[in-house]
Amino acid sequence: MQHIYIVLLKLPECYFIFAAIFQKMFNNRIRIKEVLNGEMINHIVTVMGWVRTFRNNQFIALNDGSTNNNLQIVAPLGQFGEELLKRITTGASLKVTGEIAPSPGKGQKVELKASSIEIIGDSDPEKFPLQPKKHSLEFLREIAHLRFRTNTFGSVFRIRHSLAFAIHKFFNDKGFVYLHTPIITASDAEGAGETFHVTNFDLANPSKNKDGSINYKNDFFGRPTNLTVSGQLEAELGALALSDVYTFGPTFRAENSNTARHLAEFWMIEPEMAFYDLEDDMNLAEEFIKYIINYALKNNRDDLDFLAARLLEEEKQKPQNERSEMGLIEKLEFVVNNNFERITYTEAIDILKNSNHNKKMKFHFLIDKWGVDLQSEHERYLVEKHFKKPVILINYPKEIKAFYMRQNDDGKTVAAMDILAPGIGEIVGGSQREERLAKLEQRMKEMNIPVEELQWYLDTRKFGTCPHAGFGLGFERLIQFVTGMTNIRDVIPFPRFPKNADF
RNA sequence: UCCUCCUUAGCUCAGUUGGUUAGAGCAUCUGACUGUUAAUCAGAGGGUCGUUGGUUCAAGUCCAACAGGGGGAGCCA
Repeated sequence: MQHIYIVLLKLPECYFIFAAIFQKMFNNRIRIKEVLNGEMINHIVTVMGWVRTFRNNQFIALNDGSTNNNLQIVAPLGQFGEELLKRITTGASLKVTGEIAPSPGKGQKVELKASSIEIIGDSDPEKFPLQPKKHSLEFLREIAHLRFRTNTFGSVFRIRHSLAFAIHKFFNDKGFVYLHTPIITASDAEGAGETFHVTNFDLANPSKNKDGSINYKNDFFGRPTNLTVSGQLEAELGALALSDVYTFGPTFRAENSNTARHLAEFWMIEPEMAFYDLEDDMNLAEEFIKYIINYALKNNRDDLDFLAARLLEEEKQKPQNERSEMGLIEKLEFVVNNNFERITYTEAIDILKNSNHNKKMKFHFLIDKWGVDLQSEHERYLVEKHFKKPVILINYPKEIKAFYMRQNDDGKTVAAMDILAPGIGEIVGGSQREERLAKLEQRMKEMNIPVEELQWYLDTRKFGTCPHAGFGLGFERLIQFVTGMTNIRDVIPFPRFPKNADF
């Protein structure tokens, strides 16, 4: 190694730097999580990470993102020079080698007695914005590039990763095919929301027709295009050949939604299954949610415990009646261990109409007749007050649902299902799809959906159509539910929302 | 987009009926101490009070517009 080092010294400067770093990294760096979990007493190890605090001029709390628990590095007094010690500041990155020993202190079982400390990257303490103290989530959102260095966001993003992995594992183990549906699409036929336009026109000088309108024939795709609002229609095409497919990718909505539950760019999971009816669809969705939550409980217990404690602390600030009845872990275990309540839209309306809440006019929107769409206050009442568990609502009036949902025999409702979760609201929206061509075309005409533009979609109903169903699940809302984070902007690394596309 | 509240030091906040030099805790810096656990103790530095305009002898404080943020609603996942 030394030999290589000398040879590379003779090369141009850039190569030298590259080689020097490379040499440093060829070692037995051990993740702090492993050091803290393993039986490593008396072992000489090398760790690398970022300084959280430096106490008493000899105790460094080092974190490398593998866990929220820091490794205590002991720099024995007199062993290291003043120059070096002054550079051990909050945020600096270090390489430390030394022996693992039982800790005489109370905060940790083991500690690392440093024999060498190397500053890899300095962190100016006057400018580094993170301090060893509580920061507001709003402040951290403004420094989203650095918030990964905090315990809360470390936990959130380790869990986000874990859930994403669990999703693929769940579907893979069931024989589903992961289908990549396009991000750029040519139609907003589903009507799921406002879209972002995609063009390579010079916006100051786009190609125009004689009448002054935009001439999309000269645009990149030769037609108007936008970012996808859903991969469902394409997923259906896959399902009617591969049987069971799922998509998992980014989705875009240009709605001016300013809430703690909406993003302009979010990730959605959309399974689509051939030879499934609504009942099968519900069963899969419920099994899926339970599986994912269970996976987190088993594999992210430390991070969940941390977030549970954080949530408890946060709720202490609230008045008694606004606090949740269950702690985070308790809530997750409850969801895993109990069946979701399944009721029809019609039953839900009856429950709401006869509720004391409705009679005492406590709802902003009173429930007076069948056919109205449920407001979030109604959904919350059903989930949080009436049933106190996740609720699956089925068979909605066809007027308030999308064109592709299968019409029920009553002529009034469609085979739709929404799963409502406590604290989040609608987390899953799904349905059995209309597989009967005539019924589908008739419904499209009633709802002014351009039939010609969707011939490719209708072809699946012309050639070997079959009952099928699917659902969509907002990934960030799932993460919110699992982590207890109240603002959706805090469960995606770099949130996109109106007037904000920083980083 | 609507309703509502907020914007004062790096962070979290206080600032009375408009009135002299705008405060605290934490962080930072300097020194002391040295088995600490958000270390402790002493001292110091740090502010165009979100922006613009207005009312007034006088504005952090009152009014208006704009910007940003929180909570709620709509749209939805």
